[in-house]
Parts: sequence; structure tokens; C-alpha cells
Amino acid sequence: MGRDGKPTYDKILAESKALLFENGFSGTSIDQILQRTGITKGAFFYHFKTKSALAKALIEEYAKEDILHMNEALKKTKYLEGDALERLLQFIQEFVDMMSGLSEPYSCLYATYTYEPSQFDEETLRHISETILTWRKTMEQLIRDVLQDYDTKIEIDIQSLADHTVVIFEGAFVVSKALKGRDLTADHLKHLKNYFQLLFVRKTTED
Amino acid sequence: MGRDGKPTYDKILAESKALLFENGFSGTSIDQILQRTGITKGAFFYHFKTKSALAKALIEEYAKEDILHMNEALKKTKYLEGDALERLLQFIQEFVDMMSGLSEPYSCLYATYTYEPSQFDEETLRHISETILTWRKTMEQLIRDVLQDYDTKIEIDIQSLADHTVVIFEGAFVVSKALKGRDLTADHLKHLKNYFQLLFVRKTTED
DNA sequence: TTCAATACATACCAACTAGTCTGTTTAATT
DNA sequence: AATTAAACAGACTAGTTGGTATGTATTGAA
Repeated sequence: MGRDGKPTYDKILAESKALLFENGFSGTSIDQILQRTGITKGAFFYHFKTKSALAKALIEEYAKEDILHMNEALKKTKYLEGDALERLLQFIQEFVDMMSGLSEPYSCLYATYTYEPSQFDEETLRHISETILTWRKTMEQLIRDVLQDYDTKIEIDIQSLADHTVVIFEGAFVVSKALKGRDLTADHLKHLKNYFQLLFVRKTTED
Repeated sequence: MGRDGKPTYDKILAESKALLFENGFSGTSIDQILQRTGITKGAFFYHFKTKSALAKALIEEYAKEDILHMNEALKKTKYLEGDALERLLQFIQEFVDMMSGLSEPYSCLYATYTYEPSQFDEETLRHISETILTWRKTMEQLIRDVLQDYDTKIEIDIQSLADHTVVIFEGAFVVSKALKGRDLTADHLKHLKNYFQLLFVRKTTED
């Protein structure tokens, strides 16, 4: 009964996201979203009770896809479980490949929200931190696997090293966007890969 | 003649900056600034013709201090010019020390502006990119100095390696702020330092 | 074919927005 | 003491904001 609202809903999400990357969240008015989508106010507030509800839906979809990509890269590199370092390196390489050849700088919703935190409710912000913690958990495991067979040339804190991946993602996004050139994320992920490659040395079996 | 406006001017800049880190630029209203400073509208618009003028003044002051810090670190490590690698490492260490023991996550105006770019005029945004390019130039020189006496264990692009420092700064800011814990910048700068340390090997004098 | 729920359209509103205008206070100068 | 420019105070405005109220169109089910 009633017509299908899915296309409208999806259109709002897609165009809103694009607008957020140009104007930020407070800087994006609902009227602007209506203009870009060709949708009316009635339709918008039918799908989203408030502007905050849109923000929440946006971050949920975004984080879901993010974790999806992460898990896909995990899956793709599962065949390398034998050599944990090779697996870690290839895991990063998956994202190098993914981000290579992007013409425009990539923008991230986490940073968008993080730099105007008062605009969002606790739950929405927590969703971001929890997604980053999911990344931390995954990277920690990958690193721990490496440490079974490898030592580090320099003493490191595992959690901090685990976070370093997201740090480089987010930093590369900001710098690429600020410089308004091509996206530099792939380049900087390569440095992360280099770091991992240089940091670990295979344990000497003392026999 | 007339009273001294400097304290008022400075107060507006200081409180505005703090508000921007909470609400973003569009999310910060002039009325909010007036509340926080206890200043009136007349005073505000006496010092700043428009809200955009405030944005420009803010970024100019911020970038100036940023480059100042950079140059101070350069100066402090000048005594190590003899060993360029040691100098590079100590240069990073200066910022590790600077960012250590921060209780609150540090926020950066570059990222604030970069994630709502449509709110600022070309000149203001260019100021950011040019400041980042100043960092690039400085880091490039430090790295080139190292390459006089050192090879890299892995082939690298100098410009990209130069940018990596700002990338890690910005990324650490975003992640620290998103996780709402303590500031993690010092930790991640240490990883950068590790990377430099591992990447370079002294050239073998073939005699 | 009627029904009813979904999906949308549009006029409207109170609150807030950046910015203006006119006037007043302050304090060094003459 | 009078002057003058800088520094500020506060009422006002035109436009925009998120959100609402009420009505209409669409569509499958009965």
C-alpha cells in the first residue's frame, strides 16, 4: 500500500552526504537538500523526523559500509594467514588499491561530525568512536598475529600502532581536501605499509 | 584617543576559536560569541566587518603560530645540522614533547575549515593550503639533507614523505577528538619518528 | 471499487541569523 | 574644559532556519 519511498530515501541520503562534504552539517540547510534532490519538505520530514535523524542515518550507513570494506579486505587476505606480516601488508595494500586513481579528494563523515560535535547527539557520536574502536580491534589482532613470529625493531605500543592506520586515513583525507588536488590517501597508506615492513623482523629461532 | 580595543579583539579571537572547535563555523553564531565574551554586537562588528572577516583573521593568526612553532623546532635542532637524520628525528621529537601531556584532544582550524569549505572565501582557504605547502617545503629540505648521507631501505617519493608529517598531525587530531579521550598526537608522531629511523640507512662509503 | 496506509505537496510559523543604524562612552590631545 | 576619534551599546530588520499542519496523490489489498 502506498508508493515505494525507497528511492526518495536513498536520494536524500546520497545528496545530503555530498552536501555535508561541501558545507558541513550546520552549513547544510534542509532547503538546500530539497533543492538538490527535487524533493519537497513534506517528503523529507516524512522520511526523517528531524535533521538530527538524518545525521544519524547518514553516519550509520557510512560506518556500515566502512566496516564492510574492512571485512572485505580481511576476507581477501585470509589466504595469507600463514605469514601474518604478509597478510598485514596485503591488507593495507587492498586499501591502497581502493584509493588509487581517485581524482577528487575523498571526504570522511567521521571528520565532518568530529569537527562540529555539538551538532550531534551522544548516540551518533558514539557510533563514530565505536567504529574507530572496531578498526582498532581488527588492527590489533592483525598485529598480534604478526608478533607471534616477528619482533619489532623499535619498542611499540600495540594499541597505538593499531590506531595508526585510521590516523593515516583521516590525516590523508584532511590534507588532500585542504590542498584541493588529487587524493593522496593511497600514497600515505604506502608509507604505513613501509613502516610495517621495516618495523617487523622475523624472530630468530634459538636452537 | 578612545579606549584600547586590543583586549576585546583578542577575546573575540580566543573565544571564537574555542567555539569553532565545538560547533564548527556555520554552527557558531555571532550571538553565541557575544554571550561567551560578554561583548555586544556593536563591539563585534566594530572589530570585524563580517563573520567571514573573523574567519580570515582566525586562520591567519592560527597559521602564523603554526609556522612559528615549526620554525622554533627548526631553530632548536639547528645544532644537529651535522647529522641530518638526527636532526630530523629531533625535529619530530620537539613536537612529541609539545603534544605530550595534553589532557584534552587538540583541535585544528585547518580541518575545521577544510570540512566546510563552502563557508570560506578563496583567499582564506588558500591560506591553509599554502601553510601546508610551507610544511611540505620544510620537511622536504630536512629529508633531502638526510639523503645526502643516507639511502632509503624502501624507495620513496620525497614530496609524499614530506607531507606525511602533516598527515599524521591531522589524523591524530581527528582520531583523538573522535575517541574523546586524551590527545594521541604525541604517540603517532613517535610512529613517524620510528618510520624515519627505520627508513634511512647510512650510505656505505665504497673505498 | 472501495478502503486504508504509505508517500508526498505546500502553505505557514516562531526562532534565529548576520548585519545595520543611531547613539553613547572613553580617553588622549589641544 | 573642550574637542575628537576610537570603542562600544543595544534596538532593529530582512532573510533564513528547522519544523508543523493540513491536505492530496498513489497503490496494493479486501
